[in-house]
Amino acid sequence: MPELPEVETSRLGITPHLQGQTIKAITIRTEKLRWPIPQELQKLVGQRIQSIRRRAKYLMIDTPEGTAIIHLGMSGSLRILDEAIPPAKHDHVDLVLDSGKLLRYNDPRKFGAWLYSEVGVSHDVLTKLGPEPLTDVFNTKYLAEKAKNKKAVVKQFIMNNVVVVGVGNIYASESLFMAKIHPKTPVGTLTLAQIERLVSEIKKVLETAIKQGGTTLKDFNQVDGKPGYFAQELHVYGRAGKECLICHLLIQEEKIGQRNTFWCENCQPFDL
DNA sequence: CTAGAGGCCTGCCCGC
DNA sequence: TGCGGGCAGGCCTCTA
Repeated sequence: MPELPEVETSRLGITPHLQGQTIKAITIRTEKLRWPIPQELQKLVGQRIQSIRRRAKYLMIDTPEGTAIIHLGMSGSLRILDEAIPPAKHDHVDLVLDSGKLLRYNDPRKFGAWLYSEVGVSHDVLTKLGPEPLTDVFNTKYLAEKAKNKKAVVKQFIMNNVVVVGVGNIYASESLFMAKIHPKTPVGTLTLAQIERLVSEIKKVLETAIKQGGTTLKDFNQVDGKPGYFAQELHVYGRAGKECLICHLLIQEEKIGQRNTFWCENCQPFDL
């Protein structure tokens, strides 16, 4: 479900409710999500929340003692609720706050994660990640260097977390459409101008999606329960067989690396 | 090293 | 109406 814009939307939504609060209790109702939920998380009880950060699609809740690391997987979501509201199905973790509210984590498919790291120590899941797409470190020069002599197709390349983080299946197809690049192009054959466009469009697509509160396809909701509005702006994702919004040719769909990929054969010519 | 497939889970949608 | 199959926004791990 959630890609970077959805995670960032969640971060912006929960931050005002969490910052400065003391954690009164942590309720864990499920032993294992993607990995077992560590008992060490209980060390955060009594700690004051200093900041809520995002790295790739991970959220980090920082306290002086340590950090809770949260990943939403495919179906995870976070809400702020009154403490008295009883948990529903798939409500796996609660962070109970001094304010009488709690942060509640729901995840039907359990592909998400809650992890813990001591203060000053980075968790294994974070150490191998590539640059953030919305920073200056992710630029034409960097991507051109990474792409040099590589045979990987560009769709899979930009979804590789070592190359750049936060570009998931929806925004990969959308960015390639906006950059007018065919998803199957081997990255080593991209021109510098194409790479420049790709970098620029990835940033633009993600930034726009964040402003719209993310993409709600089925069940993603913002922290307050409202949907995201970026779905209305999708040009190719989920539009197989429909007319391209630019040239009216029918949108193509095919699996690339086991993930559905959408493009317009006319706007994104495959020229080698 | 890389690419490709499998696996983790549940819910939902489709076709019979 | 019920049931089986296929599919889903992520990403780690194993194999060749």
